Amino acid sequence: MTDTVRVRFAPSPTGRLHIGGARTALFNWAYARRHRGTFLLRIEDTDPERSTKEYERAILEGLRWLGLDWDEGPDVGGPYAPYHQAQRIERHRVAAQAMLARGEAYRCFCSHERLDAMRAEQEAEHQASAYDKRCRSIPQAEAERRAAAGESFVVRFKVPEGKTSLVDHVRGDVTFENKEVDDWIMVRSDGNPTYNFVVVCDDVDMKITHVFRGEEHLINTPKQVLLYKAMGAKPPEFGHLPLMLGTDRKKLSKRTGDTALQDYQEKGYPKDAVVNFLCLQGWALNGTQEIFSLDELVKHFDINDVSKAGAVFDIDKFRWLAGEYLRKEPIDVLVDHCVPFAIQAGLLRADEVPSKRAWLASLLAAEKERMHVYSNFPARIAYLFAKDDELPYDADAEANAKKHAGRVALLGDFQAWLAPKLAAGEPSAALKDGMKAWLSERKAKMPELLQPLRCALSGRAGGPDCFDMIAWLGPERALARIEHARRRLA
RNA sequence: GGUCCCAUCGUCUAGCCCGGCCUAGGACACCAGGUUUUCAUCCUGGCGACAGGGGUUCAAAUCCCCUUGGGAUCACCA
Repeated sequence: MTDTVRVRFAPSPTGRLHIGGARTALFNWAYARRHRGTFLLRIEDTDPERSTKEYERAILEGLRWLGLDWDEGPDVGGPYAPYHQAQRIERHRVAAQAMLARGEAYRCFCSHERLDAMRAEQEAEHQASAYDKRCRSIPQAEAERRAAAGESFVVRFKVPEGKTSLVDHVRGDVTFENKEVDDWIMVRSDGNPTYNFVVVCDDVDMKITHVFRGEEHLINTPKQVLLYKAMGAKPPEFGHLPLMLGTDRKKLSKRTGDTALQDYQEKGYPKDAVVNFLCLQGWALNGTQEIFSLDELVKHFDINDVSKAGAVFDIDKFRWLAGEYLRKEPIDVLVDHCVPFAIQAGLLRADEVPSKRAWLASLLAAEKERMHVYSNFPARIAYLFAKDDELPYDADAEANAKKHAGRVALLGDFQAWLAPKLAAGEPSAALKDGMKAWLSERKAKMPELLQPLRCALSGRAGGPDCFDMIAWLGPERALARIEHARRRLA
């Protein structure tokens, strides 16, 4: 056949999609698209205890959310179906039998007790724990007899002499001494094959040409390369991606932050920001352009340019990037993205959204400057929903207001000036101009009025333009808040 | 501890493969100014790194070696 690129992402549905897994998927996908190859998805559900359909569905949804699509997979099918590993188990059994028959593997009857004792001893002597190969010497006929008699056994891979090298596109080629590679278990005593075995069987069957995965798999790779050879198959090329690290510089874990893609989705990170950020962890477009699209990734992605060193998950940069993307969204789209969070916070009911859409758009147009993620929205606008006489005043807002000695009188005069204009429906821009003229007539500076006013309207030290807030509140509530402030700021 | 991997600003990185253009570039964060009614956005500036030591070379962040430091992994889990 041809040497068309075929890459895969093979998640295990035993939990939510890890953010590092999402990046692995992204890089595999980008590589396939860049080389006009095939990207496929395979579900590694061979652990029936922990695998669930719910996780599987969530993982697929997560990938779709990011904008990744696959040419072959569990839901779309393909020429190498099935794409659920558990459904391929017969093939694995056949392959294991063939290996046994060819003498590339052997039955091991050692008990857990013996293995545990051996491990303990090796550990005490500061050696790597590895099987001592005792059962290698059992003649095949005897092994078959004992197996037939019902004796429990596992199938181990017979690691040959020599050394094993692999082509790694991110690290440069890596070599291992075979004597350091354990005679690992291919098939468990219950007859089920193990990961290192099935992953190779399936990759061979699915004609995978390149395997890009996390660095934690690097040490497994010689086992797999040796297996390819024993099966008479050509090993794929590899690329072991740098780990994503927590602030403790260890493999990203829940201890130092959110690890699931879904966590960021639920927190309202724009998905394009997530993709962009994931790209930046271990790869760079050109070293100067930080913000770029999936298209640009595909256009420029090169596995050889992926960094070797682990990348600390930089949440500050992620937040910044999220804000950049959020601000670029068309306002209608932004409303759709933010409204669910306002509903969830109890600020709005879903049924009143259509009638308030223009109002919400106006809020967002002003507030987006202060937001990074969609979930910031409710906290930004909560003051609008407070009772006018119970609006909480932040300490710094109140302090700013109270810096001005004439605040109560000025607020009163302003209220009297404002009320008729509001009643007449004067637009915000005109009110603002009028206010400036009014203030200069009385030889008052803007902050003298606006700081107390801001506190009166929002209870906060910072925020949008005061006249925007008046418009959002409406004449009645705005004036009520000023009225209350004259008492509360006295 | 064995094996394997890694090492440029606090963080993400460009440069390294194909030594000179590097008085090491960009971004986030931080600090200082400017803009703003305030906050934010935005603009300007600042701080800030080639882990250490040996080589090779006219010349090393770039090549080689050692040391140190960090990480991954050592399951009948994937």
